[in-house]
Amino acid sequence: MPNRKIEDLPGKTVERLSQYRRLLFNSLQEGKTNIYSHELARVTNLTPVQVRRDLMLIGYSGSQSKGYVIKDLINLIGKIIDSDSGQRIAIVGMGNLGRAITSYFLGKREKLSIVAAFDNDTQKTDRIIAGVPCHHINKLKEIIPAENISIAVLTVAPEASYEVAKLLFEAGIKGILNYTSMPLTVPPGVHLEEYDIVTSLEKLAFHVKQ
Amino acid sequence: MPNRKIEDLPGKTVERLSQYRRLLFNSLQEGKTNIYSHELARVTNLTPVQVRRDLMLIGYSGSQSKGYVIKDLINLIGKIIDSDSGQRIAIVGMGNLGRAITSYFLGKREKLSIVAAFDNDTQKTDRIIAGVPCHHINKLKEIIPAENISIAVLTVAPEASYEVAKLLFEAGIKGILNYTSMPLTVPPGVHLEEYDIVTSLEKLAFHVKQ
DNA sequence: TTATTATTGTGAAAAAAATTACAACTTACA
DNA sequence: TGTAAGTTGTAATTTTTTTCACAATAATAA
Repeated sequence: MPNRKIEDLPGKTVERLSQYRRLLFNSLQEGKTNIYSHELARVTNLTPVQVRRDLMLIGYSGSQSKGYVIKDLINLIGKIIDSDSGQRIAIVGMGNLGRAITSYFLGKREKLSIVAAFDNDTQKTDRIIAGVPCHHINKLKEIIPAENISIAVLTVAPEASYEVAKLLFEAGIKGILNYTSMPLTVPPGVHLEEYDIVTSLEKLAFHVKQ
Repeated sequence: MPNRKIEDLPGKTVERLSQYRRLLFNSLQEGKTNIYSHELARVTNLTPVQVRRDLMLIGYSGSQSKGYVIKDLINLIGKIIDSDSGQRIAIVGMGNLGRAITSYFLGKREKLSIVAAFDNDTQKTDRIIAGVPCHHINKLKEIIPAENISIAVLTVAPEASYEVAKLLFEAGIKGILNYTSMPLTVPPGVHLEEYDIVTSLEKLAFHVKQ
């Protein structure tokens, strides 16, 4: 493949790049400047070949003696994953999970920021929760475009999920990370990532059982 | 493959089975008794063939006219995924995320139950949080075997993750679902599932950017 | 200088997963 | 009765992802 484009990097590779970068930050903080593929592989539970292949796909070259230059690699991964201007995120549903994600995430990434939250409980709206202004959900269609929010994290109750998703589409959202137990179908042009805790636990339980 | 064994079902199939069951419960509640592969496929964003293939792998047969019998299929998936005696789970780290998962999960599955939580903050220990008794983490090695807990959900701060994981191994844990941003390496015989919210968001952001 | 060792980069093979193609069956109804 | 429509089950193929195998290169030490 002489001319593989960045935009069709394998999805798995994108996930791993994010993981690499996280670990590279750690190594940098420990004072390291260079790292070998087998070191990255050990800590990620991957194989050195897979690490090298991923880096090959993004066109990064290391040196046979010193391995990869951590700083350069972090920058390159940033160029690929991050968008120049940064992307703005909303949390929709400020229950336990919504608050957990918000406080967990806050300040973790320069180019991704949670800038708004929404809920339908007036106890929670019109104030700052976990560092983020929480609005009533009936302002969603107005605030999403006004705040230039492109990504929503959906953490509402499952019963509300379709209805709220519809609002998000109408508001012009571009990506949804769905933590609801209801799978969504999204219109063309909207990206979707789903995750369900129960499924993860059941998968793990299945393997443990064997 | 004339004799594919249940224990080496593809990982992806196991995940989808869990998903199917969730949706089958919904359909059952709506009063349906039968379902076609294309109906299951639509709501899961999969193809009908993939649904049929998954069901073929677990040896379930439907009828050409009525599709699949929801109740039977739920039971069969249960036989495959669940363990007869049930499996017991501990939440380790009762911060925002730990509490969110606990309350989200509580009572969702008959054969999987969260029976204990651990934390190192004495404000939280020796009382019931989100319906589950929370113990001090220094009792972990004693309680895990005593309570016959085989699976742990790791939701501690990243700095503590290796140390706590070590405790869990020593306590004889069989599976870990790691929500910490630090990837773990587990001893042989222990199963590991990792999930990182930031990685999911970054992956989504990458696709949105394109 | 010449082995020896350790590393990267990558073509080729293998394995895993998804899709296509279609035979076989069931029902409805002309 | 026969035929059209709609469904399941699965072999075969294609696509995607991972792993293997090894050439090329650099550093080190004999």
